[in-house]
Amino acid sequence: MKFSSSLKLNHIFRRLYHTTGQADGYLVLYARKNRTDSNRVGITVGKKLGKAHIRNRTRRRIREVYRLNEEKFLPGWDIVVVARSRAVEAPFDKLTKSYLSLAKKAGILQESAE
RNA sequence: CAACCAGAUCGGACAGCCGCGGACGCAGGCCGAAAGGCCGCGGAUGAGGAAAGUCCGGGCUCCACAGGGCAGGGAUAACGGGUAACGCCCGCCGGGGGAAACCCCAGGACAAGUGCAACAGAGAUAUACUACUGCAUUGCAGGAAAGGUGAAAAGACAGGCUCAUAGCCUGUCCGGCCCAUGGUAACAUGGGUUUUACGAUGUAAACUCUAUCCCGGAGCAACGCCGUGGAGGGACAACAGGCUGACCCGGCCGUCCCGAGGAGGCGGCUUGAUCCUAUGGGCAACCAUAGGGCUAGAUAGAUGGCUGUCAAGACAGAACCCGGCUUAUAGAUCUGGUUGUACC
RNA sequence: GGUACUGUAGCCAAGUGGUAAGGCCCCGGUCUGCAAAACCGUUAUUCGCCAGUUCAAAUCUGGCCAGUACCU
Repeated sequence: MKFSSSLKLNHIFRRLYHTTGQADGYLVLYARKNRTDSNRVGITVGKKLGKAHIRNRTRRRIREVYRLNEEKFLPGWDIVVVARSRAVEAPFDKLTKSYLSLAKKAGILQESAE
Protein backbone atom coordinates (compact mmCIF):
# COMPACT_ATOMS: atom_id res chain seq x y z
CA MET A 1 0.00 0.00 0.00
CA LYS A 2 1.24 3.46 -0.88
CA PHE A 3 0.77 5.64 2.17
CA SER A 4 -0.80 3.36 4.80
CA SER A 5 0.37 1.02 7.52
CA SER A 6 -1.36 -0.97 10.22
CA LEU A 7 -2.02 0.57 13.60
CA LYS A 8 -0.44 -1.52 16.33
CA LEU A 9 -0.14 0.55 19.49
CA ASN A 10 -2.69 -0.24 22.14
CA HIS A 11 -2.78 3.25 23.66
CA ILE A 12 -3.69 4.80 20.31
CA PHE A 13 -6.58 2.38 20.01
CA ARG A 14 -7.81 3.46 23.40
CA ARG A 15 -7.44 7.12 22.46
CA LEU A 16 -9.54 6.58 19.34
CA TYR A 17 -12.31 4.78 21.21
CA HIS A 18 -12.91 8.01 23.12
CA THR A 19 -13.64 9.97 19.95
CA THR A 20 -17.05 10.17 18.31
CA GLY A 21 -17.40 7.38 15.79
CA GLN A 22 -19.62 6.72 12.80
CA ALA A 23 -21.67 3.53 12.82
CA ASP A 24 -24.17 1.44 10.89
CA GLY A 25 -25.32 -2.16 11.12
CA TYR A 26 -22.05 -3.64 9.93
CA LEU A 27 -19.20 -1.44 11.19
CA VAL A 28 -18.14 1.30 13.60
CA LEU A 29 -15.46 3.74 12.40
CA TYR A 30 -13.31 6.08 14.47
CA ALA A 31 -10.89 8.60 12.90
CA ARG A 32 -8.39 11.17 14.14
CA LYS A 33 -5.63 13.26 12.53
CA ASN A 34 -2.13 12.05 13.28
CA ARG A 35 0.13 14.91 11.93
CA THR A 36 1.97 12.69 9.45
CA ASP A 37 1.69 12.07 5.73
CA SER A 38 0.43 8.52 6.09
CA ASN A 39 -2.59 6.65 7.41
CA ARG A 40 -2.57 4.07 10.16
CA VAL A 41 -5.50 1.66 10.06
CA GLY A 42 -6.52 -0.65 12.91
CA ILE A 43 -9.23 -3.30 12.89
CA THR A 44 -11.03 -4.63 15.97
CA VAL A 45 -13.00 -7.86 15.90
CA GLY A 46 -14.39 -8.71 19.30
CA LYS A 47 -14.49 -12.16 20.83
CA LYS A 48 -18.28 -12.23 20.80
CA LEU A 49 -18.40 -12.44 17.00
CA GLY A 50 -17.25 -16.03 16.75
CA LYS A 51 -14.37 -18.45 17.01
CA ALA A 52 -10.84 -17.70 15.89
CA HIS A 53 -11.14 -18.59 12.22
CA ILE A 54 -14.36 -16.55 11.86
CA ARG A 55 -12.72 -13.51 13.44
CA ASN A 56 -9.67 -13.93 11.20
CA ARG A 57 -11.79 -14.04 8.05
CA THR A 58 -13.78 -10.97 9.09
CA ARG A 59 -10.58 -9.02 9.77
CA ARG A 60 -9.09 -9.98 6.39
CA ARG A 61 -12.17 -8.90 4.50
CA ILE A 62 -12.23 -5.50 6.23
CA ARG A 63 -8.54 -5.02 5.53
CA GLU A 64 -9.10 -5.95 1.90
CA VAL A 65 -11.82 -3.32 1.56
CA TYR A 66 -9.36 -0.64 2.65
CA ARG A 67 -6.59 -1.95 0.41
CA LEU A 68 -8.72 -1.89 -2.72
CA ASN A 69 -10.03 1.61 -1.98
CA GLU A 70 -6.92 3.23 -0.56
CA GLU A 71 -6.64 5.93 -3.23
CA LYS A 72 -10.03 7.32 -2.22
CA PHE A 73 -8.88 8.20 1.30
CA LEU A 74 -7.15 11.35 2.49
CA PRO A 75 -3.71 10.79 4.04
CA GLY A 76 -2.76 11.77 7.57
CA TRP A 77 -5.37 9.97 9.68
CA ASP A 78 -5.50 7.29 12.31
CA ILE A 79 -8.50 5.05 11.62
CA VAL A 80 -10.00 2.24 13.72
CA VAL A 81 -12.75 0.01 12.36
CA VAL A 82 -14.79 -2.19 14.70
CA ALA A 83 -16.71 -5.09 13.24
CA ARG A 84 -20.26 -5.66 14.43
CA SER A 85 -22.05 -9.00 14.34
CA ARG A 86 -23.71 -8.48 10.93
CA ALA A 87 -20.30 -7.94 9.31
CA VAL A 88 -19.44 -11.61 9.80
CA GLU A 89 -21.91 -12.92 7.22
CA ALA A 90 -22.13 -9.78 5.05
CA PRO A 91 -21.29 -10.02 1.34
CA PHE A 92 -18.18 -8.20 0.20
CA ASP A 93 -19.88 -5.42 -1.79
CA LYS A 94 -22.15 -4.50 1.16
CA LEU A 95 -19.10 -4.31 3.39
CA THR A 96 -17.39 -2.02 0.89
CA LYS A 97 -20.44 0.21 0.65
CA SER A 98 -20.74 0.46 4.42
CA TYR A 99 -17.05 1.26 4.87
CA LEU A 100 -17.04 4.03 2.28
CA SER A 101 -20.24 5.67 3.47
CA LEU A 102 -18.93 5.78 7.06
CA ALA A 103 -15.65 7.22 5.83
CA LYS A 104 -17.52 9.88 3.91
CA LYS A 105 -19.49 10.83 7.02
CA ALA A 106 -16.25 11.11 8.96
CA GLY A 107 -14.85 13.39 6.25
CA ILE A 108 -11.75 11.37 5.43
CA LEU A 109 -12.50 10.70 1.76
CA GLN A 110 -10.95 12.68 -1.09
CA GLU A 111 -13.23 15.23 -2.77
CA SER A 112 -12.80 13.61 -6.19
CA ALA A 113 -14.00 10.25 -4.91
CA GLU A 114 -17.41 11.52 -3.92
C1' C B 1 -23.75 -57.43 -5.28
C1' A B 2 -25.75 -55.98 -0.39
C1' A B 3 -25.29 -55.13 4.90
C1' C B 4 -21.50 -54.52 8.25
C1' C B 5 -16.42 -54.77 11.21
C1' A B 6 -11.24 -53.16 11.86
C1' G B 7 -7.04 -50.22 10.30
C1' A B 8 -4.63 -46.40 7.30
C1' U B 9 -4.41 -41.98 4.09
C1' C B 10 -6.53 -37.40 2.21
C1' G B 11 -9.74 -33.64 3.66
C1' G B 12 -11.60 -28.89 -2.09
C1' A B 13 -8.70 -29.01 -7.15
C1' C B 14 -6.82 -26.11 -11.42
C1' A B 15 -5.91 -21.28 -14.05
C1' G B 16 -5.56 -15.71 -14.22
C1' C B 17 -5.07 -10.61 -11.85
C1' C B 18 -4.22 -7.78 -7.22
C1' G B 19 -2.29 -8.42 -2.00
C1' C B 20 0.44 -10.44 3.03
C1' G B 21 4.70 -12.87 6.77
C1' G B 22 9.75 -14.22 7.88
C1' A B 23 14.28 -16.10 5.83
C1' C B 24 17.69 -16.05 1.32
C1' G B 25 19.97 -13.61 -2.96
C1' C B 26 21.05 -8.75 -5.70
C1' A B 27 27.48 -4.78 -9.32
C1' G B 28 19.96 -1.79 -7.10
C1' G B 29 18.51 3.17 -4.46
C1' C B 30 18.48 6.44 0.08
C1' C B 31 20.45 7.57 5.15
C1' G B 32 24.87 6.85 8.29
C1' A B 33 31.92 7.88 10.15
C1' A B 34 30.96 2.72 10.86
C1' A B 35 28.02 -1.20 12.65
C1' G B 36 23.71 -1.20 10.36
C1' G B 37 18.63 0.63 9.10
C1' C B 38 14.70 1.71 5.43
C1' C B 39 12.93 0.96 0.45
C1' G B 40 12.98 -1.82 -4.22
C1' C B 41 13.55 -6.29 -7.29
C1' G B 42 13.90 -11.83 -7.80
C1' G B 43 12.66 -16.97 -7.38
C1' A B 44 11.38 -20.35 -3.66
C1' U B 45 8.61 -21.07 1.02
C1' G B 46 4.35 -20.33 4.63
C1' A B 47 -1.52 -23.51 9.71
C1' G B 48 -4.31 -28.70 11.71
C1' G B 49 -6.05 -33.75 12.15
C1' A B 50 -7.84 -31.96 15.57
C1' A B 51 -3.83 -26.11 15.59
C1' A B 52 -9.60 -26.61 19.99
C1' G B 53 -10.82 -28.07 25.37
C1' U B 54 -6.58 -27.24 28.94
C1' C B 55 -7.94 -33.08 31.30
C1' C B 56 -3.03 -35.88 32.37
C1' G B 57 2.54 -36.63 31.62
C1' G B 58 7.33 -34.28 30.57
C1' G B 59 11.16 -30.67 28.67
C1' C B 60 12.56 -25.46 29.57
C1' U B 61 12.88 -20.89 32.90
C1' C B 62 12.80 -18.24 37.47
C1' C B 63 11.87 -17.92 42.90
C1' A B 64 12.41 -20.89 47.59
C1' C B 65 15.39 -24.91 49.76
C1' A B 66 21.44 -28.34 54.81
C1' G B 67 20.61 -34.32 55.09
C1' G B 68 17.39 -38.55 56.68
C1' G B 69 12.85 -40.71 58.80
C1' C B 70 7.74 -40.47 60.50
C1' A B 71 3.34 -38.04 59.77
C1' G B 72 0.31 -35.69 56.00
C1' G B 73 -1.46 -35.07 50.96
C1' G B 74 -2.33 -36.79 45.87
C1' A B 75 -2.85 -40.36 41.83
C1' U B 76 -3.71 -45.31 40.12
C1' A B 77 -6.21 -50.25 40.83
C1' A B 78 -7.01 -58.14 37.61
C1' C B 79 -2.07 -59.80 35.25
C1' G B 80 2.34 -59.15 32.01
C1' G B 81 4.91 -55.78 28.87
C1' G B 82 6.13 -50.80 26.17
C1' U B 83 7.67 -45.72 27.18
C1' A B 84 11.64 -40.03 29.06
C1' A B 85 7.04 -40.21 31.75
C1' C B 86 1.76 -40.85 32.18
C1' G B 87 -4.35 -41.50 34.54
C1' C B 88 -1.50 -43.26 27.79
C1' C B 89 -0.56 -47.62 24.45
C1' C B 90 -0.09 -53.10 23.41
C1' G B 91 -0.96 -58.17 24.73
C1' C B 92 -3.60 -61.36 27.77
C1' C B 93 -7.24 -63.06 31.81
C1' G B 94 -12.21 -62.48 33.78
C1' G B 95 -17.17 -60.39 32.86
C1' G B 96 -20.87 -58.38 29.28
C1' G B 97 -22.96 -57.59 24.04
C1' G B 98 -23.33 -59.54 18.85
C1' A B 99 -25.29 -64.65 14.03
C1' A B 100 -20.07 -63.42 12.98
C1' A B 101 -15.89 -60.21 11.86
C1' C B 102 -15.43 -57.63 16.29
C1' C B 103 -16.71 -54.19 20.26
C1' C B 104 -17.35 -52.49 25.56
C1' C B 105 -15.86 -52.66 31.15
C1' A B 106 -12.82 -46.81 37.34
C1' G B 107 -12.11 -54.78 36.94
C1' G B 108 -8.40 -54.61 44.62
C1' A B 109 -10.68 -55.31 49.75
C1' C B 110 -17.51 -54.55 53.21
C1' A B 111 -15.66 -62.59 57.51
C1' A B 112 -10.37 -55.18 60.16
C1' G B 113 -13.45 -51.24 62.00
C1' U B 114 -17.09 -47.07 61.43
C1' G B 115 -21.24 -44.92 58.69
C1' C B 116 -25.78 -44.98 55.52
C1' A B 117 -30.15 -47.78 53.60
C1' A B 118 -36.36 -43.34 52.30
C1' C B 119 -41.23 -45.77 51.45
C1' A B 120 -43.48 -50.40 52.01
C1' G B 121 -43.27 -54.55 55.29
C1' A B 122 -44.63 -58.44 61.33
C1' G B 123 -39.41 -58.00 60.84
C1' A B 124 -33.64 -54.54 57.49
C1' U B 125 -29.09 -57.55 60.17
C1' A B 126 -32.47 -58.66 62.80
C1' U B 127 -37.71 -60.85 63.30
C1' A B 128 -42.57 -63.97 63.92
C1' C B 129 -48.13 -60.86 61.15
C1' U B 130 -51.15 -64.49 58.55
C1' A B 131 -50.53 -69.41 58.61
C1' C B 132 -48.27 -74.72 60.22
C1' U B 133 -47.26 -79.33 63.56
C1' G B 134 -47.80 -82.23 68.30
C1' C B 135 -50.01 -82.49 73.13
C1' A B 136 -53.69 -80.24 75.76
C1' U B 137 -58.39 -77.00 74.80
C1' U B 138 -57.13 -71.34 73.87
C1' G B 139 -52.40 -72.81 77.18
C1' C B 140 -47.53 -75.21 76.48
C1' A B 141 -43.73 -76.85 73.14
C1' G B 142 -41.40 -76.66 68.16
C1' G B 143 -38.98 -73.78 64.74
C1' A B 144 -38.62 -70.74 60.19
C1' A B 145 -40.83 -73.74 54.99
C1' A B 146 -45.03 -70.91 52.42
C1' G B 147 -47.97 -66.19 51.67
C1' G B 148 -47.21 -61.00 51.31
C1' U B 149 -43.66 -56.17 51.28
C1' G B 150 -39.26 -54.49 49.26
C1' A B 151 -33.61 -52.89 45.58
C1' A B 152 -32.29 -56.43 49.33
C1' A B 153 -35.55 -61.28 54.05
C1' A B 154 -29.69 -66.30 56.50
C1' G B 155 -26.51 -70.14 48.64
C1' A B 156 -30.11 -73.18 45.06
C1' C B 157 -32.68 -77.93 44.33
C1' A B 158 -34.27 -83.13 44.90
C1' G B 159 -35.07 -87.63 47.86
C1' G B 160 -35.41 -90.37 52.66
C1' C B 161 -36.32 -90.64 58.19
C1' U B 162 -39.81 -87.70 60.96
C1' C B 163 -46.18 -85.52 64.08
C1' A B 164 -43.92 -81.57 61.10
C1' U B 165 -42.53 -77.06 56.31
C1' A B 166 -38.12 -78.16 62.24
C1' G B 167 -33.92 -81.21 62.77
C1' C B 168 -30.88 -85.13 60.80
C1' C B 169 -28.95 -88.09 56.55
C1' U B 170 -27.81 -88.65 51.17
C1' G B 171 -26.99 -86.62 46.24
C1' U B 172 -26.28 -82.60 42.44
C1' C B 173 -25.03 -77.46 41.35
C1' C B 174 -22.98 -72.25 42.70
C1' G B 175 -19.31 -69.81 45.85
C1' G B 176 -14.91 -70.40 49.40
C1' C B 177 -10.51 -73.27 50.81
C1' C B 178 -6.66 -77.22 49.74
C1' C B 179 -3.94 -80.29 46.13
C1' A B 180 -2.27 -81.64 41.05
C1' U B 181 -1.35 -80.20 35.85
C1' G B 182 -0.61 -76.12 32.10
C1' G B 183 0.89 -70.89 31.98
C1' U B 184 6.22 -65.62 33.56
C1' A B 185 1.39 -64.24 35.80
C1' A B 186 -3.85 -63.06 36.28
C1' C B 187 -6.25 -67.64 35.46
C1' A B 188 -8.09 -72.33 33.29
C1' U B 189 -8.98 -77.67 33.78
C1' G B 190 -9.40 -81.96 37.03
C1' G B 191 -9.78 -83.98 42.03
C1' G B 192 -10.81 -83.35 47.28
C1' U B 193 -13.20 -80.81 51.40
C1' U B 194 -17.54 -79.46 53.59
C1' U B 195 -23.72 -77.04 54.35
C1' U B 196 -24.47 -73.26 59.99
C1' A B 197 -20.49 -71.42 60.09
C1' C B 198 -15.42 -72.63 54.39
C1' G B 199 -21.23 -69.44 52.62
C1' A B 200 -24.34 -64.00 58.37
C1' U B 201 -27.87 -58.03 52.58
C1' G B 202 -26.04 -53.94 49.65
C1' U B 203 -22.92 -49.70 49.34
C1' A B 204 -15.89 -48.33 49.26
C1' A B 205 -17.42 -42.96 42.03
C1' A B 206 -19.22 -43.39 51.81
C1' C B 207 -15.08 -42.77 55.55
C1' U B 208 -11.42 -46.34 55.48
C1' C B 209 -7.75 -50.47 54.58
C1' U B 210 -4.12 -52.85 51.21
C1' A B 211 -0.47 -52.53 47.14
C1' U B 212 2.41 -49.45 43.78
C1' C B 213 4.02 -44.61 42.36
C1' C B 214 4.68 -39.29 43.26
C1' C B 215 5.89 -35.00 46.67
C1' G B 216 7.88 -26.74 47.22
C1' G B 217 5.68 -22.82 44.03
C1' A B 218 4.71 -20.52 39.57
C1' G B 219 4.25 -20.44 34.54
C1' C B 220 7.11 -17.87 27.82
C1' A B 221 2.07 -12.27 29.77
C1' A B 222 8.03 -17.40 32.72
C1' C B 223 12.75 -15.29 32.30
C1' G B 224 17.32 -12.45 30.35
C1' C B 225 19.15 -7.78 27.93
C1' C B 226 18.64 -2.46 26.20
C1' G B 227 15.96 1.56 27.92
C1' U B 228 14.32 8.70 25.36
C1' G B 229 11.78 11.48 29.13
C1' G B 230 10.46 12.04 34.35
C1' A B 231 11.66 10.98 39.62
C1' G B 232 15.96 9.39 43.26
C1' G B 233 21.29 9.39 45.04
C1' G B 234 26.38 11.42 44.54
C1' A B 235 30.23 14.96 42.67
C1' C B 236 31.13 20.35 40.82
C1' A B 237 38.46 21.81 42.27
C1' A B 238 39.64 27.72 39.94
C1' C B 239 37.95 33.18 37.89
C1' A B 240 33.38 31.73 35.76
C1' G B 241 27.33 31.27 32.98
C1' G B 242 21.60 32.25 33.90
C1' C B 243 17.45 33.16 37.72
C1' U B 244 16.16 34.81 42.91
C1' G B 245 18.71 39.19 45.54
C1' A B 246 21.04 46.15 46.81
C1' C B 247 25.28 42.69 48.22
C1' C B 248 27.17 38.06 50.70
C1' C B 249 25.69 33.16 52.27
C1' G B 250 22.08 29.96 50.47
C1' G B 251 18.62 27.79 46.86
C1' C B 252 17.18 26.57 41.73
C1' C B 253 18.72 25.94 36.62
C1' G B 254 23.15 23.76 34.54
C1' U B 255 27.50 19.85 33.67
C1' C B 256 29.21 14.87 34.82
C1' C B 257 28.56 10.03 37.23
C1' C B 258 25.51 5.88 39.61
C1' G B 259 22.21 1.83 40.15
C1' A B 260 16.77 0.25 40.09
C1' G B 261 12.84 0.67 36.51
C1' G B 262 7.08 2.25 33.75
C1' A B 263 5.97 2.96 28.04
C1' G B 264 8.53 0.81 24.08
C1' G B 265 12.23 -2.46 21.75
C1' C B 266 15.44 -7.05 21.34
C1' G B 267 16.29 -12.07 22.79
C1' G B 268 13.77 -16.56 24.50
C1' C B 269 11.76 -18.81 18.99
C1' U B 270 12.37 -23.41 16.83
C1' U B 271 17.11 -29.49 15.06
C1' G B 272 13.46 -32.21 17.93
C1' A B 273 12.35 -38.30 23.38
C1' U B 274 12.09 -35.17 14.98
C1' C B 275 10.35 -37.16 10.09
C1' C B 276 10.96 -40.72 5.80
C1' U B 277 12.94 -45.34 3.75
C1' A B 278 15.31 -50.15 4.32
C1' U B 279 16.93 -54.31 7.35
C1' G B 280 16.72 -57.10 11.93
C1' G B 281 14.16 -58.44 16.88
C1' G B 282 9.05 -58.79 18.99
C1' C B 283 2.04 -61.73 18.47
C1' A B 284 1.84 -56.32 19.25
C1' A B 285 2.77 -51.53 21.49
C1' C B 286 7.77 -50.65 20.53
C1' C B 287 13.15 -51.13 20.12
C1' A B 288 18.07 -51.39 17.50
C1' U B 289 21.17 -50.33 13.18
C1' A B 290 22.15 -47.89 8.39
C1' G B 291 21.05 -44.10 4.79
C1' G B 292 18.53 -39.62 3.63
C1' G B 293 15.54 -34.88 4.67
C1' C B 294 15.12 -29.74 7.31
C1' U B 295 9.27 -28.78 6.70
C1' A B 296 5.75 -21.56 9.74
C1' G B 297 8.01 -18.57 13.54
C1' A B 298 4.02 -13.97 13.79
C1' U B 299 3.68 -10.10 18.10
C1' A B 300 -3.40 -5.70 16.62
C1' G B 301 -0.81 -11.31 15.22
C1' A B 302 0.91 -13.48 8.11
C1' U B 303 -3.17 -17.88 3.45
C1' G B 304 -7.34 -13.00 1.57
C1' G B 305 -10.50 -10.51 -2.57
C1' C B 306 -12.50 -11.04 -7.53
C1' U B 307 -13.31 -14.12 -12.10
C1' G B 308 -13.84 -18.99 -14.82
C1' U B 309 -14.47 -24.75 -14.90
C1' C B 310 -15.46 -29.06 -11.92
C1' A B 311 -17.21 -30.33 -7.00
C1' A B 312 -20.98 -28.25 -4.09
C1' G B 313 -19.65 -30.74 1.14
C1' A B 314 -17.51 -30.59 7.07
C1' C B 315 -15.12 -29.27 11.77
C1' A B 316 -12.16 -25.38 12.01
C1' G B 317 -6.64 -20.90 12.40
C1' A B 318 0.07 -22.15 15.14
C1' A B 319 1.68 -18.14 19.42
C1' C B 320 7.60 -21.82 24.04
C1' C B 321 7.99 -27.07 22.54
C1' C B 322 6.91 -32.39 22.75
C1' G B 323 3.96 -37.47 24.29
C1' G B 324 -1.19 -38.73 25.10
C1' C B 325 -6.53 -38.23 26.22
C1' U B 326 -11.24 -35.87 25.22
C1' U B 327 -14.52 -33.20 22.11
C1' A B 328 -16.16 -31.27 16.77
C1' U B 329 -15.94 -33.23 11.73
C1' A B 330 -19.34 -33.41 5.10
C1' G B 331 -17.13 -36.44 1.89
C1' A B 332 -13.39 -39.45 -0.82
C1' U B 333 -9.74 -43.41 -1.44
C1' C B 334 -6.98 -47.86 -0.09
C1' U B 335 -6.01 -52.55 2.67
C1' G B 336 -7.71 -56.76 5.48
C1' G B 337 -11.98 -59.39 7.38
C1' U B 338 -17.42 -61.26 8.62
C1' U B 339 -22.38 -62.59 7.17
C1' G B 340 -26.13 -63.18 3.40
C1' U B 341 -27.72 -63.85 -1.75
C1' A B 342 -26.82 -65.17 -6.97
C1' C B 343 -23.67 -67.52 -10.60
C1' C B 344 -19.39 -70.52 -12.25
C1' G C 1 -1.99 -17.18 25.90
C1' G C 2 -2.67 -18.52 31.11
C1' U C 3 -5.38 -19.04 36.05
C1' A C 4 -9.82 -19.45 38.95
C1' C C 5 -15.20 -19.57 39.85
C1' U C 6 -20.48 -20.21 38.84
C1' G C 7 -24.94 -22.70 36.55
C1' U C 8 -31.81 -24.94 40.79
C1' A C 9 -39.35 -21.61 38.50
C1' G C 10 -39.65 -15.21 34.80
C1' C C 11 -36.14 -12.89 39.19
C1' C C 12 -33.36 -13.65 44.13
C1' A C 13 -32.06 -18.15 46.00
C1' A C 14 -31.89 -22.71 50.34
C1' G C 15 -31.04 -27.67 49.72
C1' U C 16 -23.97 -32.69 51.40
C1' G C 17 -27.76 -39.63 48.65
C1' G C 18 -34.43 -41.04 49.98
C1' U C 19 -41.71 -36.39 48.43
C1' A C 20 -36.72 -29.79 45.52
C1' A C 21 -37.50 -24.98 51.43
C1' G C 22 -38.57 -19.73 51.25
C1' G C 23 -39.31 -14.69 49.18
C1' C C 24 -40.69 -11.45 44.83
C1' C C 25 -43.53 -11.69 40.18
C1' C C 26 -47.62 -13.94 37.32
C1' C C 27 -52.43 -16.43 37.55
C1' G C 28 -57.14 -17.87 40.30
C1' G C 29 -60.19 -16.94 44.63
C1' U C 30 -61.94 -14.23 49.38
C1' C C 31 -62.73 -9.12 50.73
C1' U C 32 -64.72 -4.22 48.04
C1' G C 33 -69.61 -0.37 44.76
C1' C C 34 -64.48 -0.76 41.91
C1' A C 35 -59.33 -1.03 42.98
C1' A C 36 -54.95 -1.20 46.36
C1' A C 37 -53.38 -3.61 50.77
C1' A C 38 -54.28 -8.11 53.46
C1' C C 39 -55.53 -13.42 53.48
C1' C C 40 -55.96 -18.35 50.88
C1' G C 41 -54.46 -21.29 46.82
C1' U C 42 -51.51 -22.38 42.27
C1' U C 43 -46.70 -22.61 39.13
C1' A C 44 -40.04 -27.51 38.36
C1' U C 45 -41.80 -33.52 31.77
C1' U C 46 -35.03 -32.08 31.44
C1' C C 47 -32.04 -29.05 39.04
C1' G C 48 -27.00 -26.28 32.14
C1' C C 49 -26.25 -31.08 28.88
C1' C C 50 -24.54 -36.40 28.20
C1' A C 51 -22.80 -40.89 30.27
C1' G C 52 -21.56 -43.90 34.70
C1' U C 53 -21.75 -45.73 40.22
C1' U C 54 -26.10 -46.97 43.36
C1' C C 55 -32.22 -50.19 44.92
C1' A C 56 -32.41 -44.79 44.46
C1' A C 57 -28.54 -38.83 42.00
C1' A C 58 -29.97 -31.62 42.22
C1' U C 59 -26.38 -34.13 45.55
C1' C C 60 -21.12 -38.85 44.14
C1' U C 61 -17.56 -39.68 39.55
C1' G C 62 -16.04 -38.53 34.46
C1' G C 63 -16.70 -35.72 29.95
C1' C C 64 -18.91 -31.62 27.38
C1' C C 65 -21.67 -26.60 26.99
C1' A C 66 -22.57 -21.61 28.53
C1' G C 67 -21.39 -17.43 31.47
C1' U C 68 -18.32 -14.41 34.86
C1' A C 69 -13.80 -12.65 37.13
C1' C C 70 -8.41 -12.05 37.39
C1' C C 71 -3.09 -11.74 35.22
C1' U C 72 -1.94 -7.87 30.46
